[in-house]
Amino acid sequence: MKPRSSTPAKKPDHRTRVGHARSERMKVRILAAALEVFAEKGPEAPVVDDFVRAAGIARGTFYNHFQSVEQLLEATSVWTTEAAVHAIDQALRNVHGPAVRFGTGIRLFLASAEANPVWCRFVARVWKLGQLEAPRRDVRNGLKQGEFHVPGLEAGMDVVLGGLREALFRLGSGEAPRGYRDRVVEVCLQALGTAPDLIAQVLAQELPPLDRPLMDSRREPQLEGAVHG
Amino acid sequence: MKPRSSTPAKKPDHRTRVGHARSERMKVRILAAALEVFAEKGPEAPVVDDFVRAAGIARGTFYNHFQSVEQLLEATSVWTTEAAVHAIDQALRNVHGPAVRFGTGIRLFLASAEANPVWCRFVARVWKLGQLEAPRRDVRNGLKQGEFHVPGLEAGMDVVLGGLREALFRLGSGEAPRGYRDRVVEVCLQALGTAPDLIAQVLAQELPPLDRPLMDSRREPQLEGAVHG
Amino acid sequence: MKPRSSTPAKKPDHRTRVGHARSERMKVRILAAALEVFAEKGPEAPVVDDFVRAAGIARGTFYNHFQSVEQLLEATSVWTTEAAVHAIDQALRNVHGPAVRFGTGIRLFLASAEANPVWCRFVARVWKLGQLEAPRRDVRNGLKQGEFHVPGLEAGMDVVLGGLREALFRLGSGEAPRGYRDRVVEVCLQALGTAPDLIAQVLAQELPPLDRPLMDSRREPQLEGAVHG
Amino acid sequence: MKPRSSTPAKKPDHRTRVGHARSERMKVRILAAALEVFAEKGPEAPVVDDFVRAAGIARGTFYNHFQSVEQLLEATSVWTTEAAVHAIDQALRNVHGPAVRFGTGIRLFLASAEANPVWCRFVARVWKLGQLEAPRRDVRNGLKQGEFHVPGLEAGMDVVLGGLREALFRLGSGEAPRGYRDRVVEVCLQALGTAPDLIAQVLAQELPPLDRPLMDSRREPQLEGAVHG
DNA sequence: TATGAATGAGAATTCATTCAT
DNA sequence: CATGAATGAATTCTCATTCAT
Repeated sequence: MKPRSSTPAKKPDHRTRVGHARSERMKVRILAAALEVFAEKGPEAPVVDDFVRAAGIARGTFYNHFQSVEQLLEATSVWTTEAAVHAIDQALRNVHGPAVRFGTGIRLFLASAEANPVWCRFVARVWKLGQLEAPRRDVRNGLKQGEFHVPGLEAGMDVVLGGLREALFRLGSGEAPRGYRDRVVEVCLQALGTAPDLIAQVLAQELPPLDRPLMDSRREPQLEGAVHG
Repeated sequence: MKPRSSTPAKKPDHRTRVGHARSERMKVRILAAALEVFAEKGPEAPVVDDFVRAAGIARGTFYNHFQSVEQLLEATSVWTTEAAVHAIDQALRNVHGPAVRFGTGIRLFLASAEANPVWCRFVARVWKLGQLEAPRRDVRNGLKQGEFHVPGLEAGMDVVLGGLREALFRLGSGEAPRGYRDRVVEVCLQALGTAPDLIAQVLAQELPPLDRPLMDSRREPQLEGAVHG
Repeated sequence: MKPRSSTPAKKPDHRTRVGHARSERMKVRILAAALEVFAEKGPEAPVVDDFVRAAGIARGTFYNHFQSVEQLLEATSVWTTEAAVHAIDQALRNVHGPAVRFGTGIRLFLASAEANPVWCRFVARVWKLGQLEAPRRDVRNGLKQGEFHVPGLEAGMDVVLGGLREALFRLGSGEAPRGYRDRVVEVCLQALGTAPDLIAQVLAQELPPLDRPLMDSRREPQLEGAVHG
Repeated sequence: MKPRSSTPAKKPDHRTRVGHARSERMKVRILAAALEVFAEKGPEAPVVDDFVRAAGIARGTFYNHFQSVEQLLEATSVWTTEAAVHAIDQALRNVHGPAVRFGTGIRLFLASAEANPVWCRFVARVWKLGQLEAPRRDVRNGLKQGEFHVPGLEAGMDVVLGGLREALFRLGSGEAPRGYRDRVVEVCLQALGTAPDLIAQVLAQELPPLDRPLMDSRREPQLEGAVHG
């Protein structure tokens, strides 16, 4: 186990390192396939073989990386969530004011969904939106600072997040009318009791760019670091 | 179809009639069991055995009444939907004005959910809310008559219905704060751009009574007729 | 579940009774097949398919009756043990004196093994001889009454029972020389320090008959009652 | 084959020699691990991974040294057998008379088992005792010379060897009573019809020492040469 | 029509073995 | 020779469905 006589012990064994890297790539490959499968069939229906086929791997390889479909679902969820949260966070770096931040955040979110239907369907069916901290923080701040007016944080968040999920379903189905995205944003802000001019201001903003499109789904994604076993 | 206790009618063969009635009772028994099972496990996870166990019947009996889990899901969905739509329709018989009708409707809807957590969870997980016609009609009328202001019917309906589903999940989980129900109604109306005083008016109304609580879940329910062969 | 209106409630439902009987027969069929399979391959090697093939049943049928190979092993062991113990007990009904009882008991035991090689190999590979109470009781009595002389019950039992198992292996392999059976009995009694004339007496006895040969292995066996779920 | 520490011999290529020695060490490491694994789980249950884990090696390394679990079992068996047979042979170098040799031999054998429970369990579960030549020779001689009296060599050997295996199981389980070892020896000699004073003589002997404890189980063992390629 | 045992296709999981590094 | 990821055949186990009673 410890470097024997010969090698100067630079790295903890070349073969091991190579193996890890290969393994990591395979993991990402499975995750990318899983994204599509879950997006198509939802979180419960898929069977191991679906991922095996989608990823072009052997049955056993699946189990070398994930112990069950459920665990793969969780991993895919975390993988996508971390990437998206990070990307949107970055894009909002210079955006200030709770309503504007929140509004712009969900505009970016829905824009990503529009740009990538697979990702969109996955998020619609799998993500637990209620666990996202950033939007909740924005709404809480907005209430404190008087930009939002709802009779209870929970009720407000639930309606808005549930509404967003429904919107994702429509976007993912390809049946969204023109301008649907920003209309949803408008209704959401309205739900939170945002003043009309503030809403207008949000929608007038040019959308700050995301570093890269969220999940290209067949490209090595942005957050390799996030998957480190 | 509706020979209650009384007259033996014209004797269209006694055994046949008795058989039908018994069969109908068995069907309802399975539906009631299915309601609980789907509420607990969602629409995809349950297996035939779950229903067999919950209804206390034999394997084969299941297939005498339903051809598959999927069909049972559909039947249970229709069964509950018709009952609820009918009951709420009745209760709204004398309620007028789109906003008031819509607001009172969802108040009744959420009240039913609060009163029966099993039904609530079933509806949250299974119903396709978008297919309900009554609320959509109210919203359309509200827009036409200027009581609602949203930049698009679809966006408005999606947010409100998605929000309601999310609210059902919370109600079904038993973690809803006091007053949650009407707060959700308020946020929904706000989302539709309803004037504050109109919102207040909706919430001030005394809730009209439903004929009977929707689904007692372990009683023979109101809509025997709804279960078409 | 309770007898409804009609039937006079004679028996708890004809269909149920018929089902149980059929099920019981199938169970015995599987047990008989298992006896052969375990005898041939030992307790660990067999896979479910071996039993399925040997019993001529479907994969699923196996699991309708046993939850695992391990449980089947246990059931087969209990099934055979109860039958044999009961049969030998009966045969020894009128045999008295610890040494004679013990000696005659193992003569009967080895005779059954000789008569049925499959049963023999099963017993050799699977039975936990140490758990049999009857022989241990005889040995204990023999020590108390001075017919046996060993420096410790455990040591004596271990050698004799281990020796018997080894003898079963030889008998089961078909390589036992003529007269092997009673020679083993003689050595065993000698091991226990039995007096030579007492040993001679045991071997001189005519072997009392067993009610029926232990396990005909493809006949419905004697102890249906023993298998009642 | 046996180049210990000392002379570099005639330089048959340094790397080759070093390689061989290293390979031999790895082989022994696997054998030692296998001893424990087989002792714990028996000869059938273990899977390659059990050895890989126990030996702290990689999957592939296993196959560089053994072709299958079965072959490893055989190798481990031979390895342990040769060591033990050789050691006991040596210890009996100056012991004479069939009964005394045989009795002392099994005393040494059981003493080794007592001293090393892992080895004991391995031997109990894996060894084919019937194939050992030395004890069989002693018994045959004892019969010829009138020190033993059994009605057949096979019957006598079977009972004694089966009895010894059973004794190993007890010793390996840690549930042997005090003095168990020599009591088993006594019963075995009794089984062979040894005269009481001869038995007493055997048990009175001081046990000759073994060169080294059989299998230290986590030390490089005595018989490197025994592991033929 | 109700029953529940039997069936077998299919899904999950394990594991021996190979092979590029 | 050591490594460990990938492979896929073998095995376990589940479950929808059929059918004789």
